[in-house]
Amino acid sequence: MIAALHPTIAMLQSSSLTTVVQQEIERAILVGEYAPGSKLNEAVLAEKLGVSRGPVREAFRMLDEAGLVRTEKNRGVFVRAIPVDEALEIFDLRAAMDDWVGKRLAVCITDEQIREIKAMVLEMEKAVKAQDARQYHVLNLKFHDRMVEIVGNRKLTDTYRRLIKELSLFRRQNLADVVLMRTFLNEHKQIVKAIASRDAQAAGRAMFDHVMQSKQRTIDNDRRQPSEGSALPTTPPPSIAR
Amino acid sequence: MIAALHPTIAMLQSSSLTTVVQQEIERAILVGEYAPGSKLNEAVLAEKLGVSRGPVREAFRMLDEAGLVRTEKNRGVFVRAIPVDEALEIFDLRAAMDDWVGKRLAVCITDEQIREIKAMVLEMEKAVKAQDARQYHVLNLKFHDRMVEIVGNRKLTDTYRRLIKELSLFRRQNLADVVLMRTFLNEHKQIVKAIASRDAQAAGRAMFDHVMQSKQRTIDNDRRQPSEGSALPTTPPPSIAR
DNA sequence: GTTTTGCAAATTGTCAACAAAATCCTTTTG
DNA sequence: CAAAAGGATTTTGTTGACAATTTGCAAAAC
Repeated sequence: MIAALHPTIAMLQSSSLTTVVQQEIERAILVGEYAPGSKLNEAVLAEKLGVSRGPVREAFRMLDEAGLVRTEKNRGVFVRAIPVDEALEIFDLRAAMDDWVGKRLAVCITDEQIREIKAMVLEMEKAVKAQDARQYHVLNLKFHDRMVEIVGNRKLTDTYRRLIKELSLFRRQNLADVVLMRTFLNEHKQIVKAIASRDAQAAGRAMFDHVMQSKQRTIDNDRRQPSEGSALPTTPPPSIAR
Repeated sequence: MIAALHPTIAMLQSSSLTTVVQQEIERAILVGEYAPGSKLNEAVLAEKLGVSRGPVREAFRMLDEAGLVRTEKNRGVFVRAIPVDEALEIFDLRAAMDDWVGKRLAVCITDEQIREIKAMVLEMEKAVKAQDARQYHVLNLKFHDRMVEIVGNRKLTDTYRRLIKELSLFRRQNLADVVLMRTFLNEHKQIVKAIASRDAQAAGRAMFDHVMQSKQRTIDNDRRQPSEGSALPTTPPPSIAR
């Protein structure tokens, strides 16, 4: 018989050592404690976390499937390093998804939720004025995540978050300068405006273009500081067709 | 002690036991050898595959992350049973992705590849005329998978395949009757036509609508044979807005 | 007759030891 | 001096054993 569970009890019931280890390693990876490409040693991690190697190995398999690490047989697991071309692919896919997110939101978002995301844009505006790129970055992630969440499609949310996690492994998250932050902020305002006016086509286009802008910035950035594996064409890509 | 060896395992010591076990269990699940909701016993599987429980557990973690099984602490892992509402969510997300696939294909597909997918439609036509629903189903999966593949975005391909796998866990894929097969076949022809004419908007719309038709069929089917967890609204949904 | 209680069996969670492979370092050889 | 060979060391892959939890079942209580 299932009664209303005490929160602590529920915690202990759901979390095994493996899941705790998985979450901790994932956190460390996403926060940059382990750089992309670096090797994760089973024994060292096991000792650091105070468990045996079994749970660590199971956590590795989860992280591998999630795309955060890669496993080489008999050689170990490594934090994945997302090459530029793969990052660009993620941007494209994300743009297609956000296109749909915009269209859906224009139809189904509540007035209360519109106020909510408007408030988020205001927060970002503050960060821009304070030239706090770090804070802007955090708010930006939350803004997009929240909009995806509001659509109310769990598969979409899962998939989107998965892509964002992988994208965060793409070299160092180059923080935008003030000029760029202003540009993106304006695009955010346009997105919210289109959604609030219930114009599905405009909302979709605004979100699509916004992601494509981020993609373009990534390309420009890579041209300036090319990484080893960046074999991007030198001719500028054609217009961004939605 | 190692009992009866599974043939593939003895041969392929090259790839790790975990991956072989994972692939074997995944195959068995997707082919329906283990029904959705059924329990997977570690010890039994380990013995059947001729390995110890360690690799089986690691494979479980991978399958869990892939969404094919669900793990209950101290109770075991179960083949996931996708409820109707989740299946419908997957259809929506897939429609959004295929919308984009259509648009991209209209732009980037080669003439050779157009011939290729036209040939696939012809194959399906044969299957319809032979009233071979099983064969039609296989070809249908291949047709859509191939189009996604042609877009050439690996992230898209991975994500798409992940969704399709999950969708295959949605009860038994009830095979379409001849009337429905004909309808879908016509839609396929329209899709190919739009792509071949390089009309991005039309191609996107054709693919979007096609997936939404599949979704609608799923809804109708569920109304006829409601499953336990199907709490769908009785009022028909509004028009399918792209 | 139904519910509760208390064991026994089965199953999962975790660990430590062993086997196999890769890496590192010294030594040898050209 | 460079390169190859060989062995010691480290690290991963796999296993069997033990602990903790759940489940099944039968007896007792109401």
